Amino acid sequence: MSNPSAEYDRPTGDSSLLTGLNPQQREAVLATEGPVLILAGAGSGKTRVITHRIAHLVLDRGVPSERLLAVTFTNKAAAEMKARTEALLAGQAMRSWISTFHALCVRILRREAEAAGLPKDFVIYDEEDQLQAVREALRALDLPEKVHPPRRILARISAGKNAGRDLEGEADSESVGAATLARVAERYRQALEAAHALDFDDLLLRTVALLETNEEVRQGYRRRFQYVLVDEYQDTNRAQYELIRHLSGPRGNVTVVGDEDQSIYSWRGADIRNILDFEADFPGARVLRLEENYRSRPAILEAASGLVAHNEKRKGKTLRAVKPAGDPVRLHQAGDEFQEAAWVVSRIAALRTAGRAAVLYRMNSQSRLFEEALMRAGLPYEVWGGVGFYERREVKDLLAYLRLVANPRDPLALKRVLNVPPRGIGERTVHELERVAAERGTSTWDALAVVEGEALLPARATAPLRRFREMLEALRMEAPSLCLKDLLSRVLEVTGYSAALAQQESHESQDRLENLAELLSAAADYEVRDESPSLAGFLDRVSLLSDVDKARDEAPVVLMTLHSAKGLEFDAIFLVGLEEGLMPHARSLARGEALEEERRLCYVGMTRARERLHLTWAQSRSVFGQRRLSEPSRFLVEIPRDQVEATADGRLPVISASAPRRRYAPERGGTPAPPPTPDALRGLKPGARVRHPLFGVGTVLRSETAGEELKLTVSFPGVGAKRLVARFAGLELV
DNA sequence: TCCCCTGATGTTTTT
DNA sequence: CATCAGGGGA
Repeated sequence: MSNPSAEYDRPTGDSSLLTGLNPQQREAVLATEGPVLILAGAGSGKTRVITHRIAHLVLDRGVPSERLLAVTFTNKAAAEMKARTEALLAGQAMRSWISTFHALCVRILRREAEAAGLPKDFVIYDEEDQLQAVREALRALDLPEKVHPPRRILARISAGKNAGRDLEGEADSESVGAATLARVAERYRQALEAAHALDFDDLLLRTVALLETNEEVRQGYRRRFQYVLVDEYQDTNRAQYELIRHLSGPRGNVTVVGDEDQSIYSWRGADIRNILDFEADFPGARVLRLEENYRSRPAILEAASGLVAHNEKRKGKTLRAVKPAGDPVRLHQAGDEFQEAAWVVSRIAALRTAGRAAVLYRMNSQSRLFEEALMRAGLPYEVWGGVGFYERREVKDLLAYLRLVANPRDPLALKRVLNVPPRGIGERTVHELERVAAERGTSTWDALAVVEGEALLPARATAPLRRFREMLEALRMEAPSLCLKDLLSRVLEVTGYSAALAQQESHESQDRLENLAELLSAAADYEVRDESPSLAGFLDRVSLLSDVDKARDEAPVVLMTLHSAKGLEFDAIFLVGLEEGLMPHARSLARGEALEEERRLCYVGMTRARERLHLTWAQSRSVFGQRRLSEPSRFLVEIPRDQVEATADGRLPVISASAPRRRYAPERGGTPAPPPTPDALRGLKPGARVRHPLFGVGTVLRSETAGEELKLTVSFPGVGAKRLVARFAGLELV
């Protein structure tokens, strides 16, 4: 077979697309044929190269845009790539598929549902749904959650799937643990099958299986996608690798872009070998490097490169800073985590006019301190990730109703909202429904009609069931004639959901109503933007969306985990909590590979900075509610110090630049244990006014004593009622 | 059936 | 310390 792209070959000419690119970038744009690995260092203009390549193929080489496929990891990256490509194409219709791996798979599976052996109406289970399914599997097998934590089970099921292992086949394995796991995995698989559900892993695996087994489908997509491009290749897992291989074919034009130093998702099955072995996997591959860094000041780059040089598993590269020298890297040693937050916030306040800042931490739970400090300082900020919008209870409730409208046989959705808001359907009734469903091999939804029809329960229990079923059937009848937004508000009305919330009048229910309103506008927005909007399409989209994608990108200060920061850049970066056990995380200390990944994570964080990089650690920190002394991260020792300026809170010593190996011995007597309940608060009566360090001045609604503990319910204007333990809350009498 | 309280339990990172 | 699943009372 000759090169399929030859038909589009045209004289390249002097394209304006190539001006303004450096020679390495230009080469990467022009190298369109055959397998190509682009090793793109942080800040080397990777997205620019990708978008220019696409535009070059379309404009200069005459390739129809629908012949191109570009795959990324996040919706945000996909959206940016799409927008920038469209801008370069200047009005020409852009019909390439530019999407995330998961969205690509959903698209293929929806189109080819029949060939893939999938029900047309399959739904996507998110992590909460998955956990629920695991819990039910455990219950069905009579395995206590205490012995088998659902989270860990799920992680192992997922790891098994991603590694291509067949857990169910291991049922007779010698290890009892493995056998049990296999039984749970099998139950889990059955549950998802019965629910017409696919989890995130399934989306990839089923697509791979489809392409593997169905010649016709595979050839169809290969013909369609003559140029395949993969971003963040270092984070692909085995299934994603296979997907790419199937789509591009043995001699396809496949270009992968990545940076082994930024591989940070091995815990989710990403295999760094994919990028390290690319040349072996794709014979004849060209390897191009982008090593000029346009993003960061030299001091930042030097510190980051010096750190990652301690890794052994890398191809190695030398990043050159293009920008002239700027500020040195700041390293700050704080007394405790509160002082750390205070220092960061004071620096942010001082730098306010100097662009956007991001605070990056290892785990989401670290965000709170910084939120509180920023709030106190009156600085606007946004938290990306964490407890996501789409994970909120009310949002998931409403989405569950929508899922039921799309497919009433979705058992998790049904169970979730059957009695939400409370309508007199209790535990016993649910049990009976599930029993009937299991006995007759039907869905819970079909069991509704059976239980009613055969009067298996007293009328008192049957009546609410009938009302629920009729309500949902009516909604399903109505749905096709409504736009999405109207459907949502109709659901809220008919189910009594908004009425139940409105009745409560608490701040909390206000917040919930606002979230629901936001979901409504998200639906309206989707309907306007999508080419062929549908309920199923909306549900797919929502399942694949993360909070970082949704962020409005407006706040001058953003808070997020290091993982979420991948692919982003900010004028100022605050990389916080650089302590042994936190960063690197305690769970990575034992394994060298894991430690290297932590180092890469740190590297990713550092290289997000354009102008200023701040590294902080706290000498003592409260862990598990207990104050502990901490040691500075080994990464701080590994970072070359010649362009680092170190400071510390108060008279505390600074880690010495001249003796970097020295273990730092912290001073005794960190912050004392929490104070006893102040006597002044003991006699508090409802109506008294108190000041809370975070919520401000509020009124005591209730005061109760539980043993030695004094608990107060205090109403704060704009915040709502909070229950506080006086000993910890740091309240002052006003 | 609902609601409140409680005791236990848990903290990595997420498409 | 915060959430949450599970138990007991109204």
